[in-house]
Amino acid sequence: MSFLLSVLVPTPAHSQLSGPLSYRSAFDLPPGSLVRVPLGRRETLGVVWDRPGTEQGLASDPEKLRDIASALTGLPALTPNWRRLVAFAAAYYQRSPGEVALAALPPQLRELSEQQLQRRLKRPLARTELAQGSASEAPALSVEQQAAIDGFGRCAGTSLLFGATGSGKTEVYLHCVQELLLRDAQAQALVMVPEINLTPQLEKRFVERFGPVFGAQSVVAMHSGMGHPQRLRNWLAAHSGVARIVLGTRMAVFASLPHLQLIVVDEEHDPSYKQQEGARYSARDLAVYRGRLENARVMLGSATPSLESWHHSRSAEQGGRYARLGMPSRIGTHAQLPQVRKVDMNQQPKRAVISPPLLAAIRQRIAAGEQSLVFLNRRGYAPVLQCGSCDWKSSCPHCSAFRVFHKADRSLRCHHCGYAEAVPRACPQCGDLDLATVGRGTERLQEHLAELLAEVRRPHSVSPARPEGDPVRIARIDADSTRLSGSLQLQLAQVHSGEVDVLVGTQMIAKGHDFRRITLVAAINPDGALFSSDFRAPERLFSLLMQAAGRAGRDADISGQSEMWIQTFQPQHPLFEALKRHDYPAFAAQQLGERERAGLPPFSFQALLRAEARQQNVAQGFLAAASAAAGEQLTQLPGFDLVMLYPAVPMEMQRVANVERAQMLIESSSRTALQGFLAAWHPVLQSTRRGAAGRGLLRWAVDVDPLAI
DNA sequence: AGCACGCCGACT
DNA sequence: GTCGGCGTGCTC
Repeated sequence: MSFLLSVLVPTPAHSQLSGPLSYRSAFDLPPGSLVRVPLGRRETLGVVWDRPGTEQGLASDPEKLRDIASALTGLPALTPNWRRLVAFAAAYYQRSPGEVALAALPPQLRELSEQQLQRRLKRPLARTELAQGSASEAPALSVEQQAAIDGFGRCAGTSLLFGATGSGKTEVYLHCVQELLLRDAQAQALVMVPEINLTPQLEKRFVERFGPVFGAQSVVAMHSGMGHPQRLRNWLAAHSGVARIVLGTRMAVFASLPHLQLIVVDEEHDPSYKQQEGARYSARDLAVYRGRLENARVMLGSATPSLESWHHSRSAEQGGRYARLGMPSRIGTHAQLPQVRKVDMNQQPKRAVISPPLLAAIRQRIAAGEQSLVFLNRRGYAPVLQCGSCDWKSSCPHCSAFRVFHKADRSLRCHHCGYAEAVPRACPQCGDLDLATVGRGTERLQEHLAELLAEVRRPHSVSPARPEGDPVRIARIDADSTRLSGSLQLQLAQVHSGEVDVLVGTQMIAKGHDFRRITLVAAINPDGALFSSDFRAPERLFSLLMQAAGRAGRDADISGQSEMWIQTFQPQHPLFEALKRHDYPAFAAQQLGERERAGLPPFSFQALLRAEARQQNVAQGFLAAASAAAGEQLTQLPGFDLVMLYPAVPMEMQRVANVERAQMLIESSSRTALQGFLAAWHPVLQSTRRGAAGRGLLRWAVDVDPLAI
């Protein structure tokens, strides 16, 4: 007697075998079981999927049926809800369920044989004893925090916690998690953050609070920066129910949590929640979906929610689906949001990088022993190197971008493909020695500030040899200065200890880190986003500036005098006006009005079809052929008339690493119509690929709900 | 996607 | 004469 199993294996949607494959097994296994199966010449991990019904297209040829190699019997099966989540994500984002399912499992599970796994499972869990010390005392809640928690307790489904920076959102998360865990001895919570960098400090807080109560294993992290053995250990802890709280980045939305009852998505507006390769899912959107599936509560938190979530949290009478919980005030009796000061750069000396009033303000802060954060969204020394006598520029030979001049190691580096060369002594084209930098990045800003502040002395010298004070210390935090692991934590520690007077950095430092002693934050050149072709650029800029402003004066004692400086040539711009008032609702209302008039998300739904080829015309040719094929073959599809296909265009970054890229926008007023179209289009795309354009390199992918167009 | 097979250039 | 490039095809 043998059983027939339908098994998901890691096959991409491109290939012909995008569905489950059929295998024979000597014993029956329930759906959700993990098995190892032969696939071609190799053996791979698979997930038992549906009960194979006769109606389902099994192996076309019964002769081809093969036996499963083994079953990972030590593991409980993945839950039906987990499988539903995977199935939904695969369908919604146009990937194969096998690819999504296997990518959602820890990599080491794919490599381990059954025996190895058995050994792993027998190994006692590391340190199951309670964490040291007693549970850290939960601070008293503010009135607003208490109201938010009460509000969350009252309503079902998804809530949007709209809380100003410094209003204590994390404490609300901790409280809701604690309440759940105490109420239900099995319940599990999932807490997501946008960046790996933010997990350690959050993990610390959760472990301090819950470790002593529920055990050191009760809180586990899940993100791609972890080693594989650790990742497997944490996954198993969550899967077995030992871990009560999973903290992680977007990948954690797929964690196996059999008793999931609460999902928190912190900084829900953050673009990092959208995966940008493979299955391009939005972990925030999947969290909301998973909440519905599992009948779990979902809390989305942000000081500047995504316009989508904000729109969903409008009043129920207006059709809103999320409850909106507001926490407008900062914690602490005297805590205030920083005052926003705009510098009209039209009135400043030409070519001034740091305007005189800003420089004076920074000097004052140094004199007062306070810290400043200067923020420029461009790393390196200068974005372009240029020849003074011919037209040579530091273009990347492989990409449609300039290589950035990095002074620290005297290199020209392409930030897109990584191609790096030593800075040439003379112009490679004409031999002239007059090579000049154009524009500025954080490296140069740091150098520039050092010159401007050269004669300034910091007060309270620790060195008796210098009674007049020490020179100002200017640190820089960006992707270059933190390349080595641990160096970010080290640099942050230096800022916290007060060794640093001025901190220069990219948006990396605007996110999440608590800087107690920073009282001045300055955006050097934020204007770019005001004129971007990307309709989401203003939303991102507003959120970034609000977040950056939130870095200032988090210490209640000094928050009264903290300031956010904006250098701009557009001082009257409504975005800055709203920022000055810390008025996200006004900004959101204005943006949503524009979006509605223009028929943009969240008032319409979008997808992109992207193509990559050696030549631009091949990439565009594929898209055009795909579009034409849709027009020929799919006109009878219900809702087809609601779907708009735009012409194929080169991508903004047209060439990366010698690959030409093009894309095509698909838009619809109906999500259902768009989904229906994409699903029906998929086989058409496959046959288009195999047809005329099908020679040479040609890759294509669909991006549903793209963040940038 | 892997991983094979299969047919054309620069090296021991 | 081999090593190795990636084009094409298959995987229950």
